[in-house]
Amino acid sequence: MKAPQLSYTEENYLKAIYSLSERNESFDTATTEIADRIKTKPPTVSDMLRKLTEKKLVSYEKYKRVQLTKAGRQVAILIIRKHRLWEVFLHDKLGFAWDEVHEVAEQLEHIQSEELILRLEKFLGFPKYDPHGDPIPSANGELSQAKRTILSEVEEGKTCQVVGVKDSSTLFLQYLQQINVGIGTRIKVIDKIPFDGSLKISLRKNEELSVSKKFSDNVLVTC
Amino acid sequence: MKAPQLSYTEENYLKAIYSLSERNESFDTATTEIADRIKTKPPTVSDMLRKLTEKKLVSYEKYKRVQLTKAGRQVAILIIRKHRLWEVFLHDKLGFAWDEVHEVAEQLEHIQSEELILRLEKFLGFPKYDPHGDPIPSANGELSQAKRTILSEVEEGKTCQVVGVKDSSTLFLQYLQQINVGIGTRIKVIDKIPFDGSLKISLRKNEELSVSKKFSDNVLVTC
DNA sequence: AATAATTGTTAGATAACTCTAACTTAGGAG
DNA sequence: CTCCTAAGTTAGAGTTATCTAACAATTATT
Repeated sequence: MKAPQLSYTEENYLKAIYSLSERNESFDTATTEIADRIKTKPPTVSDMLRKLTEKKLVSYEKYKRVQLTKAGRQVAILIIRKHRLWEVFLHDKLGFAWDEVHEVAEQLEHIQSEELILRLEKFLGFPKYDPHGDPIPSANGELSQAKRTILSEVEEGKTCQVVGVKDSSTLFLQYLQQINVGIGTRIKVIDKIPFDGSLKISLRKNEELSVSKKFSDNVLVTC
Repeated sequence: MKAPQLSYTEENYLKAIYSLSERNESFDTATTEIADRIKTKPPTVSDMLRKLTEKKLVSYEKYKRVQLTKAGRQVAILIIRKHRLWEVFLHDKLGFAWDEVHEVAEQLEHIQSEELILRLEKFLGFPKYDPHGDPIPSANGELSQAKRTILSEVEEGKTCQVVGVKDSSTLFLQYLQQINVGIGTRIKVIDKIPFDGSLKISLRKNEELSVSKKFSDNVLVTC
C-alpha cells in the first residue's frame, strides 16, 4: 500500500492537524488554529481542507472542525517518524543542541525515500525517543509510548511513572534502590520549591519525601 | 555575503547549467540541453533564463548560449558541495551502494542550513572526494582537484597522473616502488586487453610495461 | 547566397498555493 | 429568542513553474 505521493505542503498540513488534534479528546481542530500553526491565512486552509477531504485524508464538513482519517493519521505519523529520526541524527551525530534541531528537521522530514529512513534508523541504533523526549513511531506507523521527560519538568500535582535514568552511576542507582524507586514506580509531584528546584514527591500510599534538583534531573518519566 | 535564497527549481537550473557548461572550453550551454537535463521543455527554460539573467546569475542573450556569472557559478558549486557531502554520508555511513546515492542526494542537496553542512563535513572527516570520485568543493566554493578514478577506467590513449592507491597493503606498495610508480607519476594507457582487463602502459620516456586488472583497479588517478 | 532544418522564443493556458476583501454561518450575550 | 461577534468560506487575483502551439532566429546545406 503505497501512499500516493503528497506534496511538501500537504504533508505539512497533515502534520499540523495531527499535533493540534492530539490536544483534545475529540481529536479534532479548527481552521484558524491550523492557519496559525502553518503561518498562513484561514482561506488558504479552507482550500487545502477541501483538497485533503477529496483525497480522503481528513474528514471535514464546512464550518465544522477537522479530523484526520485513518489514512491521514498514518501519513502524519510517518512524517513525525522521519522528523524525529533526523532530530536524533542532528543531535547525536552532528552535535546540534536539542533546541537547534527542529528547524532543519522540518526540512529533512520531507525527503522521500523509505530506504533512507530505514537505514538511518539502523545507523542511529533504533532510537525510541528524539532529543526532546518525544517517542519515535515505528516503520509501520505505531506510536505506543508517551512522551518522556525528566522528573524535574513534571508539573505540580501531576503523577508520572519512572521509565529510566539519565545518570547510571552506581551512586545514583544505589540511592534509587534505597528509597525504593525503580522502573514503573508511580511518582506524584506534590510541590516544587523555586529556591533550589527541589521537589516534594509522594510514592505509593502517602509516602512523602523531598528530592533535590540533581535527583529529579536524572529520573526519566512518562506522564 | 548571503545568497538571496533561491528556490529549489532555480538551484536545479544553476546546477544543470554548471555541469553542462563544464563540458566545453567556452563554458556555455544551449537551451535544449538544459531542458533535457532538467526534464522540462525548452519554453520553460527560456522563461527561467530570463529570470536568472535578471538576478545576475547567468549571462545570456536571446538565441545565444548561456553562461553562468561568477555569482551563479558560486551558487552552483555550493550545491554540488552539498550534494557530494550527502553522497559520502549515504555511502559511508548508511551503506548505500555508490550507484544508489544520487537520487536521494538530489533531494538532500536543497536543504538550507550552512551550519548543517559544516557539521556534516566534519562528521564525515572532511572528505575530499565523493563515492564516484568527484571532488568535493570547499566551504568557500573552491574546487581545485580534478575527478579521481581508478587507472582501469582511463580510456586508451589518455594520460593521467597517480594521486593515490585504494589498496595500501605492503605487498602492493612494494610492487609500486619496484616499478618506480608513486604519487605524481604520469601514466599513459597504450592498450587495453579485453580478455583479462590488463593494460599496456607507458611511464615517462617510452618505458612500456604491462599491468594486471588487479593492479589498475587499485591505482587512483586524475586525468 | 538562398533556403531548409534546427533551435529557441512568445503567447496563452493550467495547476498548486497563496493572499485580501467581502460575505456567511454558528454560537453566545443580553 | 434575537442579534452580534467570532470563526469560517467564497470570490477574485497574484506568483511560480510548467505545458502546447505558433512564430522567429540561427545554422547548416546545397
